[in-house]
Amino acid sequence: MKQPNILVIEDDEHINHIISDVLEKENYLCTKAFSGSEGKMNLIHQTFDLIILDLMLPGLSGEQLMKEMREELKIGTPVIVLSAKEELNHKLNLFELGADDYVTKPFEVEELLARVNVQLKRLSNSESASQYRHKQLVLDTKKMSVYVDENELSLTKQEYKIIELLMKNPTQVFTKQDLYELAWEDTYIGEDKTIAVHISNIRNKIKRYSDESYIDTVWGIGFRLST
Amino acid sequence: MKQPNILVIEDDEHINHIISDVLEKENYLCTKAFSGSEGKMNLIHQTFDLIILDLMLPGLSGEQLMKEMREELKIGTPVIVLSAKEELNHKLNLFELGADDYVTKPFEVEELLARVNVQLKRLSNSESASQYRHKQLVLDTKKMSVYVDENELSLTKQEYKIIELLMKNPTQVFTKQDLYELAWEDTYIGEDKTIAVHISNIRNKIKRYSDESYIDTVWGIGFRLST
DNA sequence: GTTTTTTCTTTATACTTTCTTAATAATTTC
DNA sequence: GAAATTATTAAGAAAGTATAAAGAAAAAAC
Repeated sequence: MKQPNILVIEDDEHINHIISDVLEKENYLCTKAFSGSEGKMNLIHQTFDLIILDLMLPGLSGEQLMKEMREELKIGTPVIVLSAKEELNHKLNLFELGADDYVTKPFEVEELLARVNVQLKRLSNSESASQYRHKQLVLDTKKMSVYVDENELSLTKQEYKIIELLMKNPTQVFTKQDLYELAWEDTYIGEDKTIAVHISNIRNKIKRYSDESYIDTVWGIGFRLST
Repeated sequence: MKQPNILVIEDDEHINHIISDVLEKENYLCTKAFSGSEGKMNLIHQTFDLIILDLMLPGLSGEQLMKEMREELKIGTPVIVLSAKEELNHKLNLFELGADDYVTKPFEVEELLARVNVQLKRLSNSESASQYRHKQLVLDTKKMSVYVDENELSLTKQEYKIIELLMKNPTQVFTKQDLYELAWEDTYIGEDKTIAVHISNIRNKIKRYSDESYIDTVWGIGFRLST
């Protein structure tokens, strides 16, 4: 859901850039590390969704880093190992240390990308049970967050409750009274200015990330999610 | 863990037996299928932990079976695709259809076995971790301790329970009621000041060792681990 | 069993964010 | 074009949060 964060540990500057470029075109966020120790530092200070790890690294080797990552840092993040060595022993060893996939150089970037997608799909599968989607708009009830594509909107409680109602019931028109009573859990006493202000604020927050309109005004009646 | 159940779909009788033998030596249970349609039948009548699927099959092809399995039978079981075809297009296509790994013939059985283990480990791994890490923050459930890098925080019982909840469920927002009921194992009676004080104390203890913020306030709702 | 220490809860106060109100502008309907 | 409805903006009111410190409860030490 949220933009995945990938750490690319590869000392060959050219290859590192090629990989990062391809991944960034897919709208992934990349952090580049050019040595084992630099990669380790990144792992200590940040949390990633996936790690691409070359074996032949100056200083701290890929094997060593793999080992330290799993045993010392206790990081369970999926790792795709990259290596020029065809030797089976290395492969087996790395798999034992907890690598999730192994790609031998030279490789086609498309294949690497496909394997990256496989690893990331697993992540999103495990956390997407509570999501509602409408065009670019995503509601995650578990996280109590709303996204426009990858961008999280910082909504207030009432704003969230309104958009939750609309997204859980697309096509349905809500009168201001409906919205007030459902989102406020209170009785409506002819007070409708408040709703208008909230709707306006929500639209503004969405507008930051999308040109499309997501809340329609139904004249004389109320509001609903845009069709 | 119960004996994993693997379906091997491969028309070459010799290869099928080699694979099955290796897997059975590892104490895995194997079912052999020698055609796509036979494989499909097995999938309909039985549940497997992993599928090894050759592409070149008489009758129903591997690609077709892959597609039907995911789209029609709605089976999400991990699949390792086996193929003599080196062509990239096939690989990408298969990954798109939901393959989890791809091994090209000729392959060493040890590598296949390693990749099988990776897929199966995921199944058993899902719940058994005893350490969780988020940036510099480390939770060790066995030792009931929390560290910032190497520095152990001396947390009280309630403080520990709160941070444990947050770290085991990153991204999830906990209302004060959630936190109270889960960390105190008691019913919530509108008393929320207590939580605020604890959160404040935890933040203070973390602040001794790190400048970063680890607990976010979600206004009007509750708290969650910082992203 | 009492004292000491630690932890938890409550209270009080300062602070921040959000909600509502009200005034004004813009839009739609007739 | 006038009336009705909605949109937007800004400011004060209301509600929620942060933190320190004191009192209550629980745990540990003696």
